[in-house]
Amino acid sequence: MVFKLLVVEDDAEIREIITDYFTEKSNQAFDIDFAKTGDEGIEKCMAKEYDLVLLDIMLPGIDGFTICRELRKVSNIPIIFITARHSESDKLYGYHLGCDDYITKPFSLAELYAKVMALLKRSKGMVRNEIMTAGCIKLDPYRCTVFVNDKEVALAPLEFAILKILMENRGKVISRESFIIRLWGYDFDGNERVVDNHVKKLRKALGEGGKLIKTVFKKGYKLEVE
Amino acid sequence: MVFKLLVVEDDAEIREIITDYFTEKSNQAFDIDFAKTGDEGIEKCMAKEYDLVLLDIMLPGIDGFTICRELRKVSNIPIIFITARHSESDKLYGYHLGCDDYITKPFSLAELYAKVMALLKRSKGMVRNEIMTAGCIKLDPYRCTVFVNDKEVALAPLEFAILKILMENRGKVISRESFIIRLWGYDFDGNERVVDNHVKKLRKALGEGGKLIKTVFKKGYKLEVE
DNA sequence: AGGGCATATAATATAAATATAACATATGAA
DNA sequence: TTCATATGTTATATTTATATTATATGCCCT
Repeated sequence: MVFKLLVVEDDAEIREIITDYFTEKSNQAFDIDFAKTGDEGIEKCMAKEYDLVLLDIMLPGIDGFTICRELRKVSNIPIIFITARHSESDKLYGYHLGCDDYITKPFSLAELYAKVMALLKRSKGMVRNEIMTAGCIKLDPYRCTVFVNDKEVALAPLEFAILKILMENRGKVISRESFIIRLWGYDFDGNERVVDNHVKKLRKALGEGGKLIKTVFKKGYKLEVE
Repeated sequence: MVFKLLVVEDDAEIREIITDYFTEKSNQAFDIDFAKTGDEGIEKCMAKEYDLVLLDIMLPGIDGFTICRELRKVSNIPIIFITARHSESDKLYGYHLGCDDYITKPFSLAELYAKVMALLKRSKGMVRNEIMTAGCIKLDPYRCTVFVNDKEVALAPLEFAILKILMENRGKVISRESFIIRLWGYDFDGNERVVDNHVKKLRKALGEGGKLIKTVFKKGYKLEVE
């Protein structure tokens, strides 16, 4: 699922860091468009083809408040103000005009991202995106799916769990004992070979991606990342 | 329209100022209930009768983060954290657990009120009125009707409820336990197979659309939609 | 290079989860 | 009440995952 985002912001640097951060963090799940002036902003907003708008207030031409007010006459697209204005009255005015949230500069990209995801989830009934990536492998714990080179592969529950542990600890060696404790519990008294077997199946199922799982002699397994 | 609000907060003064402000500002449009400890909070949340929860983090007993996590397993009720913890990592953790917004003490009552109203508008709009779509399936929660390829299909009430949960959480895997808590309540002590049975009937009733309901082995069910 | 231990592999057996169907009970409308 | 529909239970079939074992291969150290 790709989300269409409109960033109405005259500061080129801010546009750039948002694009970079969102693109990387989401694994290209955002299609980001820009408007550099208020006039361009209102025009693009009215096209009504975006899933969410990030709106600066002080802009060349029409200001962000006005854009929000006009937009709310014809649409209830999610709107987050992102602005240097800290005063409470500005925030309240923003909410009064029907925005969904408000973040002040300088802001944390991680926080902005979290706000966007929370709002998208609420407005679209859509999923927050916490896809993990390692090389050609992608894992979505929310949907319990795995992709290698963007092609879905089916994994058994234990294989999925093993891969998830490896991806949560990219580069780190995980011992067989550690896998067993995490997945079978302390009281498991079976054969340690069981881990090998599942790793083998996991590698096979991952195809090319399986090569990223490295055996570390006498230590365990790790997920190699570049 | 009266909104039912739950305030989970151990500080009596804060509970009081919130109540006074919200009651006056909204002309008694809020029916406000309280929980003074984490344990009371989680119990009341699970009753599933509120429109929104304001959640303090540091509480006697179970903490707010835990309440949020548990709650999100069975509900997507709007949650706003309201806490003295300012750190970015706390905020991000809150969003990670699925909260909708976050406000730090000391906070402006007007701003909290604005956030609550914005969120209620968003969540009510979505759940109550909008037709949900997933592939060839359309569900109108307001009219309680379901269409597959624009042809209406008749569903039993439980089948409808199951489909609605799946569509509200498109893509997300929902466990049998989660279905049971949502639909039968946490004190249900019958057989888990009951979910399978209703899913089976639901799939059959949906015909072609039934194929979108995927079994995730050892995890539950999800609605597949790309 | 070769012995000894570690790991990979494959085949098989076991166990577990899920689908299904038939039945029993409850609920609600006519 | 009676009928129809919805729901819950249970037993069984089917599918799938998992564990065990035996054997082959590979790695590392002297």
